Amino acid sequence: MVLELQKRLGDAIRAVLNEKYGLADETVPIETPPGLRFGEIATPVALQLARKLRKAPKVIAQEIVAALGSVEGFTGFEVAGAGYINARLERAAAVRMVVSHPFAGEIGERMEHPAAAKVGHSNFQVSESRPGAPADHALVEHTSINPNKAAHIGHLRNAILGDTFVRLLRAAGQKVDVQNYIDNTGVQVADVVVGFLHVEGKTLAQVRELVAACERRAATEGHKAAIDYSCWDLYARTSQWYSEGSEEEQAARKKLRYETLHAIEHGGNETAEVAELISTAVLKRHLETMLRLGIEYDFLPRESEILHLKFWEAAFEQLKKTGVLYFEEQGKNKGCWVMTRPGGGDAAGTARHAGTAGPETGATTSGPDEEAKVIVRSNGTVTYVGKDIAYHLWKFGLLGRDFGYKPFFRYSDRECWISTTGGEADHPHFGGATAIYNVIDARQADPQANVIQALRGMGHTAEADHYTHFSYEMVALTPRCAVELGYTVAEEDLSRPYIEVSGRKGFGVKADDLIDKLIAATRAEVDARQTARSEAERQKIAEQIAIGALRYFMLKYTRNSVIAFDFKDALSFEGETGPYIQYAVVRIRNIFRKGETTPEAVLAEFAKAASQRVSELASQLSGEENEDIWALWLRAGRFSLVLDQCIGASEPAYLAKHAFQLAQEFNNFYHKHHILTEEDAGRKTFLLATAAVVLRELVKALALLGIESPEAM
RNA sequence: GCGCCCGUAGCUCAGCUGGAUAGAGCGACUGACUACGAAUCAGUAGGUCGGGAGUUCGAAUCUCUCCGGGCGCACCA
Repeated sequence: MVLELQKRLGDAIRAVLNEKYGLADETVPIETPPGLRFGEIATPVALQLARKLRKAPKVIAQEIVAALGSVEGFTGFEVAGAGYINARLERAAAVRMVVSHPFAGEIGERMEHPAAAKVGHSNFQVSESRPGAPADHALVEHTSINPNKAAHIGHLRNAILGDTFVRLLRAAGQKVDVQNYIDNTGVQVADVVVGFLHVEGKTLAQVRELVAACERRAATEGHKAAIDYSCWDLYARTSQWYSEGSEEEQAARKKLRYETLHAIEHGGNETAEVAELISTAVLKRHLETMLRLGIEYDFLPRESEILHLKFWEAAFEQLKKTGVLYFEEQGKNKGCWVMTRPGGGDAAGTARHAGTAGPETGATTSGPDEEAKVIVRSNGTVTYVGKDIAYHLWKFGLLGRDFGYKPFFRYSDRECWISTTGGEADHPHFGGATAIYNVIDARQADPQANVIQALRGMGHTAEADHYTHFSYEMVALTPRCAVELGYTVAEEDLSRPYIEVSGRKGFGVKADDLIDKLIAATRAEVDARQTARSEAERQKIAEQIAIGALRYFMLKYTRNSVIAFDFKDALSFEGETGPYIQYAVVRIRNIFRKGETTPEAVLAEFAKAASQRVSELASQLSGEENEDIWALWLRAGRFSLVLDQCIGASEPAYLAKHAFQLAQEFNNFYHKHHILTEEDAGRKTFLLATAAVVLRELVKALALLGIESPEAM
């Protein structure tokens, strides 16, 4: 509702500016005033035009208001302060808009509350041709945990951010493929393989037996017995092992490490088979962990297939042909195929390599570019960035090759596919997206920029423009938390604000451990409150609250703020938390339960009354004593605006904030107005309708955040 | 050395892309359960928005410069 009216006002003012001052395409900033006494929507447009028009802002504002006349949905405009134009909404009309504009269809289908799903399928459109609006087929890549150890809290932030963003895009009507990239042939997997084969001295058969045994034990004893947990420790031990012993021993171990890595990359040997066993088993565990949070994937592209299906070879040809890569003949990168870096590329450099000159004559004019990024080493092997370029060409459907596909993991209603060399003949199509979002932490900004640079250099500018590095800062531990967990913290680290999590050192909080801890805490609380409910019911509620707390915790921070993790904050269920919002939902449901009616019945009745008795509704929304109720409706009507901002800024935290504020204003309302004892029938319906709309909006917002709305708590 | 991010209340963070009186949560202190559940609400205290300069009618927000903190800058993956 608010978004629509903002656009309407903006259009009306633009028309005035065009007509009255001959200003075409002037941007009209629209904002929300600091308080309702300034109206509901405001614009400082007159202030910004003051210089251009050489007039006092106040005068301009008055002229605009006079020329505006009346605009549908608004009762009037006034000039305030230095030259603001404040607009006042026709409140009754706005309320009716909120009631009748409930959901984008897809969101409705995802609601678990039947009332919410049925309320309405209007032709509600969220993002209409906004400039820079995301394209129709998006590909979001997130999670991407090396399959050699258990997931930790840093991975949780990645997955929760990514999953939430997927929900937001889908709510806005986009087709989205969700990918989880698996680096199953990297050093991290190699290290665990070295651990099994050389530190522990196991054979392939023994590893196979161990993986099977872990699976059996995990089924009865829980995930602490699972393979990803044992790998967590083994990985840390192996990392330690490399730096132990005499110099000769260390050198031999390093050598072993790279031989193992190369054997895995090459494939078709026992070492590669061990790697395959481990990485597949650990990957399954990751998918299970993420499923606990409601996170699912469509496709799991693996590094092994990128290698075996020769993605790089195809990309290399294109990169050479377009002049993005050139062969360096002198300097420190002699014998390598290199690419000009995004930052360091001066105009001359770009022209030199991307232009007419072939690779042979490339590096002659001004000496070797020492800052260039090596893509193919002098020994002929390709670097990580090179493989990443190939993979991203595939994502945009520009590579001319495809993966093989086979089903890998079964969700309740569908299959998650994985890459393979052969694969099924009949499979869904992935890749060929028009916009991609890579959820990768901020430390990888440079490599990401390199890939974008390559795309741009190859002439794929549209693709480069729709390549978003969805960057976020890491989750670190507070020194106190690290000590609490029993890690030895160096003296100088104790005074630091946070300490980085490290899988290599086995230093961090495992995802499943945290989830377990949260469930245990919520379970204790639920057991104390819900004595009449069954064991299974209480467990379900506890899980919903625990996941709500965790997801909200990871989403309330904006992306580029480092989260200094602390159990005290993460295990909090009061104040700005997921459970706070869930509690507001439960309260509203209780009102309807006790009042023996339903939100949809109330809204239907209210909608009818509102269209018949407009003046009554108007009076219920006016006056000092009703300001808070009007504010609540106004907040409820902001959803599409917030969704728009979330997608535009790739920032799910805005929606988290919105949900919290709505719940907060509702709680205030709840204490002030006692609904069920209200004697005036019309007033009671109005109050119930207010609660119903807030319920609908809260459930919707929570669902987009991946948080369930419990029936009780 | 170069690049990116951060610095806002005791603590953890917002601040709608330059606007009106800088806001929340936690913690502290006061109050509110015989009414729809107190995982709640109302209130009080707490800020030279790291320092300085500049641009502007107007700066927490943009520019420059210091100070403090973090992270990247390999023919590793």
